[in-house]
Amino acid sequence: MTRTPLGDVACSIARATDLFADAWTALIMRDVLTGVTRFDDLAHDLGISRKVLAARLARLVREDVLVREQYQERPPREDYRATEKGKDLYPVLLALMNWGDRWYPGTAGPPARVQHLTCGHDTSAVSACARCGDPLTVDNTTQFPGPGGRTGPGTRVLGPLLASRQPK
Amino acid sequence: MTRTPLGDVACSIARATDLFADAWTALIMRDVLTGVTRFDDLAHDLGISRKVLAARLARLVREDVLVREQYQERPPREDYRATEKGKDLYPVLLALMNWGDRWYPGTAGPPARVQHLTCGHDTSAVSACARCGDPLTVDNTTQFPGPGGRTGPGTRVLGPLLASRQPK
DNA sequence: GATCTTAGATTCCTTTAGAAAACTTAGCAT
DNA sequence: ATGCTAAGTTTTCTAAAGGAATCTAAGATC
Repeated sequence: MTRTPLGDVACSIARATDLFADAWTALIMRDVLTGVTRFDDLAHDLGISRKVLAARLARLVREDVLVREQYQERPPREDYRATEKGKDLYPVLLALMNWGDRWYPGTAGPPARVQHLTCGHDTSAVSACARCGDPLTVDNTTQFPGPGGRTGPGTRVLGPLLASRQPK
Repeated sequence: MTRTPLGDVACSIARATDLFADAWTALIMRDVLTGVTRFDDLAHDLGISRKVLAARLARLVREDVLVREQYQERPPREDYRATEKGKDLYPVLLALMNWGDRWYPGTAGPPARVQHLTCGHDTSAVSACARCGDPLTVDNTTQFPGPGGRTGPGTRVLGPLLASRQPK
């Protein structure tokens, strides 16, 4: 398919989606983070072909998102656990889940509930400002090029991140 | 490639990634939400082939994530704007951006800054509990099947969403 | 020693995504 | 009338993604 390599582009979204944006990776991470960590369990649960699953897991291990870990000694068996980098993908999954819940509601309500152990309630995730805690939306934020943006020779630039363009 | 259709599965993440999980959609949405709304601008900015761009835009319009809108009368020209459903993808982009910033930092720092107009500060997004406002992480949450989970005949079930499985 | 389990690797095959580049269409502009 | 611009279509070509099924290997179990 000769996918344009996006990992080296000056955009964190591109870097992130380069790993994350395929049909299976998000679902594998959801499973691993909720306790489905073994090869055969993942294969059955997702209905993914074993070949593709092996390829995805290998890439996630290479990228340090997952680690193989022995879960029993005899016979030696290994499963996949999320690293800190992997656990840190949880907000992305929560955001996707929220969006799916909101815009593709099933007939019977959301397919899963998230319980916040700290406060004890069923909840959902909101994207909050790290400074003031209020929700972050398209309309109350602006994006500017940061220090790592559009600099350096050979760094391809994606996205002007400009304010709305006026019609001529 | 015969991608397994995931849109009809009992999992909001699957429903969301079914639309969102390809190499370009996230980047197109980032561009549109930050003001790059015209076909040629998108094509040049992303370095995407025009054919693929047209296909993606058509799908996003079909899914009611974008709308074509006339931005000038003579000659009639149209661009793409985010619907509310499209704007609601912003938290997903912020989460991806955060993760990319954290785990694939460039040499010079993050490529983009997000300014929260409400409080005036440069900021980043945290995934906060809608109830208590504290951060939501893998370790302080549990997932349970919700009302729409694993029900109904013909509804394929993805993911047991079970608590951690013990070794035998 | 035969079979079962788990975690893959391998082989074969088809589909299609995607790049690149040229073509199209409508309305202005000169 | 000729050219320009914007927004796509169309065509050709290749690489690779994915499914399905079989094969392997190491230990366990009977």
